[in-house]
Amino acid sequence: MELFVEHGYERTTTADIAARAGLSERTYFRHFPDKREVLFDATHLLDSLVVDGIAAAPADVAPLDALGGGLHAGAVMLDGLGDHARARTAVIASQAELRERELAKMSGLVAASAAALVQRGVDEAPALLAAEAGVAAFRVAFERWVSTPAGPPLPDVVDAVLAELRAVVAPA
Amino acid sequence: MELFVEHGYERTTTADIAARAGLSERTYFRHFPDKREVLFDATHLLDSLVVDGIAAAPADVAPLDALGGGLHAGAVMLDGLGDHARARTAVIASQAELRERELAKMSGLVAASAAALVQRGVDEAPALLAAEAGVAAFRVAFERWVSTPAGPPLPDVVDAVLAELRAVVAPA
DNA sequence: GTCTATAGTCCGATAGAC
DNA sequence: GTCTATCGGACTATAGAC
Repeated sequence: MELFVEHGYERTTTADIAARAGLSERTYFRHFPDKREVLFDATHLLDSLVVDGIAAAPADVAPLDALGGGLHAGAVMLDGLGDHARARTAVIASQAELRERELAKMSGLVAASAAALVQRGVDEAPALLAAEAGVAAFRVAFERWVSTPAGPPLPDVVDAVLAELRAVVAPA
Repeated sequence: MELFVEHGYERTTTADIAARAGLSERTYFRHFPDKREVLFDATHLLDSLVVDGIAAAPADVAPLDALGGGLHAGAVMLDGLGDHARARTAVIASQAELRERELAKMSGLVAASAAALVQRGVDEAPALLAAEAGVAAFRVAFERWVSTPAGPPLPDVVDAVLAELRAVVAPA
């Protein structure tokens, strides 16, 4: 992150990163499959929080509500990271290949969330749709939170955006 | 596509592709910014169909219904491509970097759809949420259609999945 | 750790179309 | 005369094979 913030992502080579860590470039690629992944290594933590939150919901809770609880838990964690999360987001936004990887990670969160809903007894089709819609709302909420540093905390934004989602998707 | 199907994507070099087209590798990169993009060059056609479909909806139609009309129009086109669309999807599914690019293109469709909804007078926040949810449903429908070659045509699947989305996101 | 292939950029040169 | 398409060569970084 120091190198990326100081010189920019694309002008930082994998050799630079390895040198800063006191390692050889080859060893860098032993820890990370490619250059981008160093920025996404911790995303599995978010996945775990969301999945655990889904599993912790009472049995009679609707799929999107169970997911909402998991996303809320993930939002609490990200909100705690504060400026670090915003700095990381700025680096990712600066480069198309990083934005692509970010989308792939969100897709992984969708899959993990859907699986956790299926685990609760939800059928696969509605589980996948609830996961897609819920994570999309989470992504929208995160963007809104990042762009308003003086605004409300992320968990509140997530809850609000989920409510907006329900309103706009509501059957006529 | 011939080279990708015959030898696989990663064992086909940009030099191979250029040679098959009777061009130099350098000229390949004049037409496409990177190796993957050759598989996604036509995606703007889908964007146009969806955007035009949104614009063509009557003024009193709800955001997600307007988007549904656009997605339906796009689905008619893709359904017509039939086996070619399925072959292309198989190539993309075979490689992580291609799946990432596909997600990026879908993200572009979300942005274009949201802009078309705003053009209709919808506020930005609900426009973005409707676009995210609707395109997610479209993606789910496409996957279902690809995996069931003997199943119903894509436009029908899209309509069905959009209805499923409404049911699972419906306010309690 | 070494060695190598591939992707992708930069520079410049050429030639036909309008 | 400008625009667009082509090609060639040298170069770097990423990434994989061994």
